[in-house]
Amino acid sequence: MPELDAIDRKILALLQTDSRLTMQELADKVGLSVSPCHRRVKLLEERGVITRYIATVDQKALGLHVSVFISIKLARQKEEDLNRFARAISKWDEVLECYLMTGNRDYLLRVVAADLSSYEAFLKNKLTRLDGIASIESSFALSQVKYSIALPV
Amino acid sequence: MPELDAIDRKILALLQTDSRLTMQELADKVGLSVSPCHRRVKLLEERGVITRYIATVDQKALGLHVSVFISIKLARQKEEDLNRFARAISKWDEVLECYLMTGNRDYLLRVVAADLSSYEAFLKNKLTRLDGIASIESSFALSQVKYSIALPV
DNA sequence: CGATGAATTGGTAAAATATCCCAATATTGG
DNA sequence: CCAATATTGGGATATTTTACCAATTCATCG
Repeated sequence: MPELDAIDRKILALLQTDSRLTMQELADKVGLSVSPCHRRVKLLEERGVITRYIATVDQKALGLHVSVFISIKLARQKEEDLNRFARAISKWDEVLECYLMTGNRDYLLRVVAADLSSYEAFLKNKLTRLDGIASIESSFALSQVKYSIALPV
Repeated sequence: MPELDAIDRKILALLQTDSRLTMQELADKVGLSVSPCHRRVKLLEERGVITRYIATVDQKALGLHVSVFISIKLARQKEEDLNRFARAISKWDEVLECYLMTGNRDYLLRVVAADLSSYEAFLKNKLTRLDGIASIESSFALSQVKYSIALPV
């Protein structure tokens, strides 16, 4: 796996901000002509450094006014229990992020919902119906101060 | 602000997954021809429903092996204190997410770093140097079970 | 230093795609 | 049922991506 040089990193920084740049614009910004710039981007895709291209959507515009962080402890932490939990979580579109954590909780989830009652529905119909959950604790976000997808390069 | 109909929502769901679909492919999938599909996408952009187009990058490929959630309490919670904190946080690339929270902490941050020592450097050189912070508590993520940018439509 | 080979670059042309215009169709309100 | 409005579909044009090949740069070794 060849290292990423300064130009690769600049390409990544730019595409993480705006993937609709044309190859010409991107090439100008990184100081290359179109051909080598294009080849670098393709290589970054093939190597799995660039994983996908997506559109981002405004949460408010979709009417998703509630963001919740949920701390979860499982009754047991055997691999089988963890896998079962991970599989269930992954199916649900409301769960945007889920992390296996150190410390006194097992999982931390970020969930979005239209309002409190639909969040309640998510809890009642989905999360609390899972087996093997010892405790659930919800923390509500009042506002999103920062949300970025761009990893530091 | 006109409502989003079923086709709009399908377009959003698809573009949140893959923004490199051609208009022809997108049109086929939503059951329209290219022209109206294209016009709908442009309208979604103009209305601010689609906010941007970006490339996503593999965290491991960049060598960012550490993900941390940080709970922060401020000494005071006046608007001015909150704004000052928000401005500082927003400048730092390591901070991918920051939420103002209900409950016993004021902020929840998600931070990425290459390793523990660079996380330590972030704490020492940046976060702990901010005025007005009453407490900082780090929780480490062992693994990312799910990470999605696609909001449910 | 200079020569050799490998890797990277840049220009050009062809193919694919986005974008715009206008006529045709469908939808809404009276 | 009709008129007015909004939405759709097709085709022409402009833009962009992509592939190819020669030229340049870079690193290595004698």
